[in-house]
Amino acid sequence: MVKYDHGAVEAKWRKVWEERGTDRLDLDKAPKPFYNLMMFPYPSAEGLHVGNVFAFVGSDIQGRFHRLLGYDVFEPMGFDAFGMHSENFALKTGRHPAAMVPQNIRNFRENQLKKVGLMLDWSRELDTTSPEYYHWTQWMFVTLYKNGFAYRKKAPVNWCPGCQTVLAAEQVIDGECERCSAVVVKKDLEQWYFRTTAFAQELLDCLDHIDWSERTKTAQRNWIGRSQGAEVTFKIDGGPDFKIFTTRPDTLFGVTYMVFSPEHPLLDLIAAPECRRALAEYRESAARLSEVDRQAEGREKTGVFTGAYALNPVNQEKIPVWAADYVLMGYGTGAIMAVPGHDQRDFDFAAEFNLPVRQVVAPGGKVFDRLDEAYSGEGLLVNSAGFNGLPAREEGGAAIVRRLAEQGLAEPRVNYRLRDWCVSRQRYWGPPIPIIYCEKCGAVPVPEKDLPVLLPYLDDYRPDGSGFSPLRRDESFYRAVCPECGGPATRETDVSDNFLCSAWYFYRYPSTDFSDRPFDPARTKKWLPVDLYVGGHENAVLHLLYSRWLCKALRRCGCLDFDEPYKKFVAHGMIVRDGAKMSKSRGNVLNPDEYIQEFGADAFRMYLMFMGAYLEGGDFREGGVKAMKSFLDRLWTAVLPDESGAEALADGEPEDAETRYWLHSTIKNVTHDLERFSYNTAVARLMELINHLTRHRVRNRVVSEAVVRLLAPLAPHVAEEMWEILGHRETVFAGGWPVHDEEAARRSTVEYVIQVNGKVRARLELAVGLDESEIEPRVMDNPAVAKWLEGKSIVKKIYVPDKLLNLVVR
RNA sequence: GCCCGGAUGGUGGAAUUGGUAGACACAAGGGACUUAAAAUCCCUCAACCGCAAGGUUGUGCCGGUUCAAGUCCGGCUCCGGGUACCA
Repeated sequence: MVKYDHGAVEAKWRKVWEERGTDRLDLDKAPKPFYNLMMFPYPSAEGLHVGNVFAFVGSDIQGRFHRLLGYDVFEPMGFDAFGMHSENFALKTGRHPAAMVPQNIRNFRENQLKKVGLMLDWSRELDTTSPEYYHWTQWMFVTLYKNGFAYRKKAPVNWCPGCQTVLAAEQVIDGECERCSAVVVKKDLEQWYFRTTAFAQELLDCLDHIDWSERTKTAQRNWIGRSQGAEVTFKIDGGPDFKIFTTRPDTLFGVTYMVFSPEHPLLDLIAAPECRRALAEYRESAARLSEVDRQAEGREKTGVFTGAYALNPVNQEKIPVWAADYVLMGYGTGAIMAVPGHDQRDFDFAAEFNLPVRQVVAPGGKVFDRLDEAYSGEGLLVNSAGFNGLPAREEGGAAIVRRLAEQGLAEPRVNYRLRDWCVSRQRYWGPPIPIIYCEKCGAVPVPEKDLPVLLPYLDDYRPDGSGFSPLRRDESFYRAVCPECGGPATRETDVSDNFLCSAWYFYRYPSTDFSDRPFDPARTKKWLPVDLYVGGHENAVLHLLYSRWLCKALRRCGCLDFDEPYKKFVAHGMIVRDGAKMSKSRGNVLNPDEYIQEFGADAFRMYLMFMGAYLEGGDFREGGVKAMKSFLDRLWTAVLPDESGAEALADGEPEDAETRYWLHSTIKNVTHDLERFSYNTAVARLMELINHLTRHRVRNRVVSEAVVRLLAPLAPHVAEEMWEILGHRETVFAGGWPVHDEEAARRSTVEYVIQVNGKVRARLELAVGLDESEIEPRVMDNPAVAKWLEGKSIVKKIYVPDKLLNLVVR
């Protein structure tokens, strides 16, 4: 039976909250600030996805819970509306992003987000595409540039020949364009970069002191990819010196050839005349190869001999130098020493070209007759002259490096996989990079007083394959005056990567009322760093790493006085439907609006949280939301005075111990569950309590008021309604979080498990706090136990107070 | 290949430090109410043997530690995610 009309109740409270300003906060008063941040969405035309709702509700529960705990919770929302997602969708549907985005935002805000019942402070909404916002995105760029954190260089970028445009790395899926599936190739273009590598070590070190899940930290550590080794100087026989990076200096005596990346500039200098032609052909074909082909799984190694020889610094051995595309120009020095005996890639290459393999690490001193694959394990050095017998990786490597270092030929070295952040995008829908090029003065940042550089409205904003942004076609935008000398100049026409917009948005929320600065120092001091950040694991690397980096850079620029932007980050899980990932192609994407309409936001929120563990994700099943509405109806009946007035609520603490136990243990458990994001069990606890109340027809005001407040973070609308019916004028969120009585939360009796040889043979209901001597006689008397002891002798007794007694017999 | 997760009834999922496996639900079956249906309420519900009492097995597989293992250790299998000639 439907007990309350969710449509009417939810509409009523949406209106009341809005009118009373329940969720608006005076940021300067707020004595106990708690900044509760959720990852802002990009406002797609399809509308809010159920995954977004799942993420937001889990975060909102924390916000509401903390508010009940007495914190002044700031919970803002905004829209990440620049970038490829919006632009691609606009291109596909033939609409202009400048017209589409505001519509989508309105739809998100008015028709969807406001109906979910999130306690968002809409007075501080932000939109990254508004000039008031991207003014400061551009200011970030200028500030970084002035402090040496931004630079420009020519480098290969991902080029999609199908769409005739440059793609972001994240748009390249397995080497193909995510839009047209054309094979992406490399193209050299002038790009702007941020020096993310400047803080590689710091980004790594700070992970040790922030409250993030190990999983997310590990993803970041892997991305940064620190490897420790040595830089060793080799010499071309009759030619120049060159450097290589290795993590295995202990295997230097096992080097049987060298490999240069095909792009390595030194190749021109060292190649023997008779090899030049073949080398040139190889380099050309390597350059033509797409990323997919070059990285294809199980691809045979290719390469060509340069005709040059190098001298191994440890023994002056003369070894051939090859060029091969399995060595990358972008990592280390672009050249390697090849140790086929102990590196599988080198082994494969050596096998292909009949190069010698030499063992220099022997496990337990054992020298192999022949190697079928590279040996990469531990062992003692062999075939290594004066270093034989040393444990390879530790002492061996260190000793060899020390010897070479004395001659200035090696030094310990750390390398990172992390690259500088390429922020240029040859696209339209983004904040123009605020730089002016003057023939006389070079690259000049746009003066702060001239910011923002407005994105002009272009009717035709399609990329044209020229390698330049469509903005280049707008002469009035492109032509500029040099801010330094007043001479003729041109504007940078690339826009910045969308990840820059989202790297700093949380600094803006508390300061949206300041138009003369990106963030106000006093507000920032009070509200940042963010207390709790909830978001998807798919952002574990890019967004979180970029924003961590920006925080460190801004600190060096004197704009911030802290090192990490988020005190705590929690990654929620992913929802699937009937065990399968939701996708448009499967046709199993579900629309949150329909469920909210039919069963209410409260029931929908509760079911999403009940489905599975919030941090793991869950499986959405048809019928679940409906069942949750039935539960809310049962709860309504159980805690409110009935309409006839026949069964009033008793006042005071409930008298029977059983009800007191259920009340206090539920408060205790729900509190603990919310603290650890275990929402599914929190809902289950509430169900147990309601089951008890219903079965025993308990009607008590103290219990009801506790239940309503425990429910409030999960189902805020109906909780407000019930709170009002219970006679309160103020919002339930001013009602305070219920506190449990530890004594009452414990039962007076407990079920003891009696085991014989580890098998459960009896269960006894006994008073808590008994010691072994008190329970033992009762156990021995028990026929179910006695039968297993017959003819045996007890050799050991294990007693766990209030839990179990295990008798070991023989 | 490497790194990180995960595997528990018909299903989604519970299980603080090793101490009652399957909480809470969904589905299913049975019953009550009803002319009937819906709604609601009550009961059953891991498998096997047994009339029952009770017993045996059981948390992906194999082995180990322990009085006691879903939980700890070693070796696998499968699934999901990330990443990749990173030297």
